[in-house]
Amino acid sequence: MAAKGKRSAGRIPAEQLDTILQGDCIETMRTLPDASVDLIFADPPYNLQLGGDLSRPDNSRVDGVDNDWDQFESFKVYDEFSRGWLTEARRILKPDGAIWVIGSYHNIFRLGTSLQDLGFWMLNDIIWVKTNPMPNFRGTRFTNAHETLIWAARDQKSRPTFNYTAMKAGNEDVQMRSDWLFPLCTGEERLKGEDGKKTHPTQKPEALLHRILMATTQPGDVVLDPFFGTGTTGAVAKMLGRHFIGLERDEAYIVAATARISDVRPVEKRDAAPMPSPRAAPRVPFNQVVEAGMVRPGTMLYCAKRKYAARVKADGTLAIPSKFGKSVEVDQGSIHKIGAAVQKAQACNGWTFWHVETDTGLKPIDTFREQIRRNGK
Amino acid sequence: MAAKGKRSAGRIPAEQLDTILQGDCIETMRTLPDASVDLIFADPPYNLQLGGDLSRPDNSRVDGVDNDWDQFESFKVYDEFSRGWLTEARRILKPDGAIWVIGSYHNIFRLGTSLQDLGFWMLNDIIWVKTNPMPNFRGTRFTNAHETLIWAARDQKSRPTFNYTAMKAGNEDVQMRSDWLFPLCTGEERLKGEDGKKTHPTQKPEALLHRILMATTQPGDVVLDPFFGTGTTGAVAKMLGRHFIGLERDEAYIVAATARISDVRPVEKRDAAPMPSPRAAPRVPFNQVVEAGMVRPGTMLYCAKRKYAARVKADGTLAIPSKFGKSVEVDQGSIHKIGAAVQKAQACNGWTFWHVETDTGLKPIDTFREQIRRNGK
DNA sequence: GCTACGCTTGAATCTCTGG
DNA sequence: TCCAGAGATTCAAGCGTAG
Repeated sequence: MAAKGKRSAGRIPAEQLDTILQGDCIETMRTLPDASVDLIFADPPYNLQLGGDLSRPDNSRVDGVDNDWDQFESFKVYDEFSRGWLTEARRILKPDGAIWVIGSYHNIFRLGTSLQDLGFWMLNDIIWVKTNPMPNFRGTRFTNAHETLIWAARDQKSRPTFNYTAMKAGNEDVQMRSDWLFPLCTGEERLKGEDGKKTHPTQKPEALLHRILMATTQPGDVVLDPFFGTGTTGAVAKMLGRHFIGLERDEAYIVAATARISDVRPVEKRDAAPMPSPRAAPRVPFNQVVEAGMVRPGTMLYCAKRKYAARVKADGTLAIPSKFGKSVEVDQGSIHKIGAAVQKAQACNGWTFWHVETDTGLKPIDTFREQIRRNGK
Repeated sequence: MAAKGKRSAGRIPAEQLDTILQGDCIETMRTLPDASVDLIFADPPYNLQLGGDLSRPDNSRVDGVDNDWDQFESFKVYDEFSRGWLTEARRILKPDGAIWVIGSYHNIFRLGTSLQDLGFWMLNDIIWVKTNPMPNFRGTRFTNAHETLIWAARDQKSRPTFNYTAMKAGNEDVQMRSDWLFPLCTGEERLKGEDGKKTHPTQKPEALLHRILMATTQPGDVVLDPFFGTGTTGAVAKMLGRHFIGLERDEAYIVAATARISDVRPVEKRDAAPMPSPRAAPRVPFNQVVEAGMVRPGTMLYCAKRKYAARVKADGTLAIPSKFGKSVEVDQGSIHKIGAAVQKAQACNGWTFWHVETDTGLKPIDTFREQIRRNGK
């Protein structure tokens, strides 16, 4: 199960949880154990002119990064840097772990290619549509009004956390889409120094991290941010009852992030958990419903439109009455099999397909299962 | 000024203008002269990697893209293919020429990387936000509701055409942004065979090409589409008074495209159809209110008469406190579902039903939604 | 002629568990 | 590692038909 590598699957030492580790990103990641982190959120630098943000995987500093650099050569260096930290990121992730990466057209295509080349499995690309983007002052292009995020699993076999039910319920009962609308981080939320200047050039809005963490983590999960900056990931993680580890080189950012996070008041545990999914509920076979006496053997079941009917047997299977059954192959089986058979469909969820007759009309048999789950009966 | 290569800068022979050349994309491009084309629009294979069949919840089958032309052995093979046609594309482009490429997360990152590596200069990435995307039927991911386009100049020194003023004037006098809202190509516009099946699995909407050609070409420009398919590029180019050259391998597509384009009537003079305008009022879900920090998780909501109450959770759902919840079946869900549940009603508008406590009394949560719509915040 | 309702469809990397 | 079976899962539009 553990990732390949010298270190075996492990846990982040408790004293490192919810802290910021100072140092070079790749170097510090090397000190973390294999398969120890549930989620990574990364907002990597891409301005090559900053230079100081770049180091090669072998830790040699990249110097001479300036305007005269050949474009292709600078892409090559950027890719080496990306593959360096992404390789460590993948090692540190648990088998079912996942990563979020954010960028703009300057770097996101290179990041996406590196992710795929290293074996990450793309789940979605997400567009953060900005409600208040900076205009294009020179009038030579379209207003750059979005950034792109990539959500990718550690590998194709990973089964990453996705709180589908919670996302849908919080989104007017329709599926959450890949286009997300958020304003830029401005106003009170934007950290500023004593001089009134913004502390970090690319501080991300907490709303963005809120959605990411609610959608793809569980309370108590460990979230690593290798480019911690002023700690938006840590602040939101703390608020939502997730653990964080921040990696950051710049002391000034660490000071600002530490102060910021210490001010965060976590929400109560019960409010931090995503709405449970039906998939997570314990399995209840239909014969348990029959055994509990909730549906008596011999009862007739009907589909919602009363087009099809079946009879409940004492063992929890269904039988098709002969007048309905002439044309179908299967005439006895599970609620699912018989539901599929009468419709001549590939598959069928018998729990929602079949109903019992009541005084107030048809009632799906799923209500009995819910009752059993609720009462432990 | 001319591009490097054996052939010198030239013109497309008049007899090839506004025609479809049948054959392999790269081989056919090799026959075209250097520096002869103003714009390229390319919708290359996406290299989707589909598993088995996919069915909708109603058991109907999804007609996926399983064509041979979309199959590639590996990323390496796909990249070689991409670099092959992009190299020719760059040679054919005039010095101030530009290219548009469209793709999804399966291929767009690789295309973007290849573009950059070959010396194209990125101008914008553009998001086609779909108003009516196909849902995620298994509930495993975010609805894939967009595709990405890259607009890139031949090189950094190019001065590509951009009709900034026209774009702004057609967009209610604000700059055109990088997020574009269009529906899928369906209905009458979608080409279908005699059997009623779609002629091409990935026909693009004319509105998309309309905007691209109006924004980045002049009347009389030559537009090359190396993956012509059923000829959307040609149809829109003809309508808008631009020349096109289509490259296509499949005879059936050529037949369909030829018939389609011959039916197109060019617009009179410079009358451009009005641009589709942005969506009037975007949907604002309740979780966006929570993410924005306007309602903190744990906050109690009340109905106008304080008869019912519910607690806000971090995912934007509501939970019913146990003293209220004994008699109802649902105990967590959307603002609408829980509003209906407490009243034992069929449906409920949670936005107007639920209120927060303020110094001045109860305030409906709808006011937060209005605030987001007004300020984007 | 109009409305209501049902059926169809769209570039999709679309399950999980136990034997 | 593979297979079988349980069981979870959809949104917006266009079009045709019934009333």
